[in-house]
Amino acid sequence: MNRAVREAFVRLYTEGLIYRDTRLIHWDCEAQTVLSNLEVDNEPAKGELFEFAYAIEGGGEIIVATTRPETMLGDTAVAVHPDDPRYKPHHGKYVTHPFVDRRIPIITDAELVDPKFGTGAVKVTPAHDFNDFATGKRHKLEELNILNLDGTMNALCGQFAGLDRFVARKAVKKALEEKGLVRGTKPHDLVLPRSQRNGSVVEPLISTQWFVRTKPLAEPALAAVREGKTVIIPEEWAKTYEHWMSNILDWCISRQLWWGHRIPAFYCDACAGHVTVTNADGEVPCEKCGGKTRQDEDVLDTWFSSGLWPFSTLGWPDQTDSLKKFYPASDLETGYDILFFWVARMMMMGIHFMGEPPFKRILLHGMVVDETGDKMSKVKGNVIDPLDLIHGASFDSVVEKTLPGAPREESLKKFKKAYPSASQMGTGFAAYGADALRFTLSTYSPQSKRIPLSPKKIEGYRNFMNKIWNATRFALGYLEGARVSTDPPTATLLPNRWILSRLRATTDLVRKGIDEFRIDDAALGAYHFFWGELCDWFLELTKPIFAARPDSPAEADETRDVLAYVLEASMRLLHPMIPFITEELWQRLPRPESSPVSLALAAFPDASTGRDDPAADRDMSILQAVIGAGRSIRSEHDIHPGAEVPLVLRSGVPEVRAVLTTESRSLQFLVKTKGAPVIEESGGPRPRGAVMHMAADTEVLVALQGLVDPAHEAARVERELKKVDKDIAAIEKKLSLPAFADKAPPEVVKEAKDQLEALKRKRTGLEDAKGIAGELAS
RNA sequence: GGGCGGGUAGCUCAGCGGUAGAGCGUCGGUUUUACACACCGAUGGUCGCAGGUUCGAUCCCUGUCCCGCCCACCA
Repeated sequence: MNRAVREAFVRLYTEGLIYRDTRLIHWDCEAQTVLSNLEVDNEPAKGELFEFAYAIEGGGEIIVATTRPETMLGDTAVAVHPDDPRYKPHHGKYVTHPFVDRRIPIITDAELVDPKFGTGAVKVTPAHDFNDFATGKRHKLEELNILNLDGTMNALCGQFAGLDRFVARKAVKKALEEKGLVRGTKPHDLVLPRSQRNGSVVEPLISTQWFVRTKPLAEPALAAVREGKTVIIPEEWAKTYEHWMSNILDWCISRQLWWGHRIPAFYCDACAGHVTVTNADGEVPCEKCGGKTRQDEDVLDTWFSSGLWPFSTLGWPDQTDSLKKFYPASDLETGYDILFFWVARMMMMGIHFMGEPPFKRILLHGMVVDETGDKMSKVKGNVIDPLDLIHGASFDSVVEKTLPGAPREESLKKFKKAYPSASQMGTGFAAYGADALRFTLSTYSPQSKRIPLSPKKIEGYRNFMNKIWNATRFALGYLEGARVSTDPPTATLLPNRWILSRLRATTDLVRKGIDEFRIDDAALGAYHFFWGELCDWFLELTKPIFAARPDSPAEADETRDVLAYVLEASMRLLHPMIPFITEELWQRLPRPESSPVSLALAAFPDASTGRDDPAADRDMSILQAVIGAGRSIRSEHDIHPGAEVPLVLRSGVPEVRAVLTTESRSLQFLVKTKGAPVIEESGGPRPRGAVMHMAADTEVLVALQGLVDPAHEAARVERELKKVDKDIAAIEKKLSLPAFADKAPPEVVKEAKDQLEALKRKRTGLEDAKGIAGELAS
């Protein structure tokens, strides 16, 4: 690593892309090191605009405004706008400094001065302000550094020397006051630059540092993304990348810290400080005189070496096999907050040293924040250790970890404010497990900048883990003797055909989600399949089939094999999101003979998994709708869940009657009917005193004579009729517009017509239901 | 000051041209022999506001109001 860093430095230096220069930099007075502009946070603050007067030689005064009075000790000019009539008489004159022996010129500068701001006259401190520095360069002003590296005033400051900068600010104001030069103070909003390391106010300071010339490196990095050689996902970030790369400033890479890679630059005192830059080990002789040298004390910015990571980790600068094989990498997955710090630098360095970008795709995910969306930080008391969510922890211990020794009550208050859902969860986190946490994180949309960690959500997915466990445990009781191969088993029964079809569709969906980095789609698709389809419907439908094994063993065998196959494939499907539980269960499940020893090594389900069956999908949706209607009737009329009810199903569609007849046993079990449901063609005489729902072109009738409040039922039907009428009106209106039939695609028009027909049939049924409801009373 | 993103059910968020979805929550019911960390049923939305394009807009365009983030040297 060290070798790679030195090699990179020397090459960039030789190519003229690294240079040493004296310029204004960001200085952290507390850590006593230079910072790059990325390491400085600008924070809004309330301050004041302080006005004081400089006496003009030959009489009069000129008033300047400043937010940092102490910097007047380093003033080397007063600038006014060239066209400002107020100051025209003073052009070319000098003012005298009240505290130090210095004549200061009044200069004109249209770039620096906004005549409308403050007094229209600006004090110029080239050594301590970025604007003033540029102005100083334009006017060849003297750059007077007035600060020591620890933030105290230096010897140039006369009576103020040795004072801390903030103490000096007050002292200067007081001294000006005593001299009668203060002209006013008003509140002023300003932006304070603060160090990301320690929060201290950063001072602009003149200093000699090492820089990377970034423009030549940024251009190819920019081009790589523009040309699609590297794709940034989500693509919104490409714009941010573009913007930053296009406006990039030279990168200050030296740091005055004691940890880090030392800069491989060696100075020769004999040759007036001549610099030898080399990657040689040991004593480095001066390249000019061969004499002794001393190495630069500074170290490199940590992101300099990190920028080399895609190839330095593979053995670079040696042409290793790994380097040939693994560079460039396919995907980088990281948080968006280090897009500039790390990703951009890897792109620049990678392209420069390796000739091509280090990644094909860059996926940027959001930052994990607290439930209210705030960044986790110790001061906010909203930090959660992921291990506490995995293993469980009391809230007391969670806050103690974040704010050791702080008053418990106050810490808990902060914590509960940051995690509203946790405050309703008792006294701590249960042990949700690594799978639940992992699955939860995978359900957040990657487009979101924030991942608000919600304990309640993790709890919900912990329940899913539990569901997987229980469902499999239940199934294992029926899987004795199951035959599982890599091909889907033969299926003749509707539930079996249907679940294989759903497995097929879900496999596509999950694969697509993973391929497109929509892990949330993959995770939620698999969740819905397993819980909403496999558990809620398929497992329930297998129960009557297994129960009927003595009468029809072939059907039970088929179902057993399908169940085994679907579960085995489901484990493989869920494994990327839920590695531990699926491995454990998979080991217990019957699986194909060719399977490897571990699920982690097994093939991910592909297009050969499951079997498309549109007819089964359609028939199943009929069955589900009818069962749903039956259950609704039961629930709405407070039928005890244990009670069996007589069920009559009437439909004018032969195909529907066929499905319902075949699935008679399913209907009996899931609606809990008294005997097999009666299935007949609509139009004949209706049973008296029944409640009727319309579902899937079927009249679902439950005879409840005497058990139901007729008014209540009539109101329900009335409500539904109203809704259907509204829908019918909307579609009829649409169809009546000539423009719709003319311009809309034919399939859309047909769909609307079909919908209208279905609604009309439903309406007829509801009219009947109204009549039936009337009979309930009698 | 510049740039980017967002405002959809009580909450957190998906959807982004063909009559609105999930989880959590809420309400009612159930110890139905995998699971009460469960099951069944129900409730819930003028898709920020105003215009425009279109046969049709939550989805596209313009304007507007809020919210968040990033970048930036106004004394």
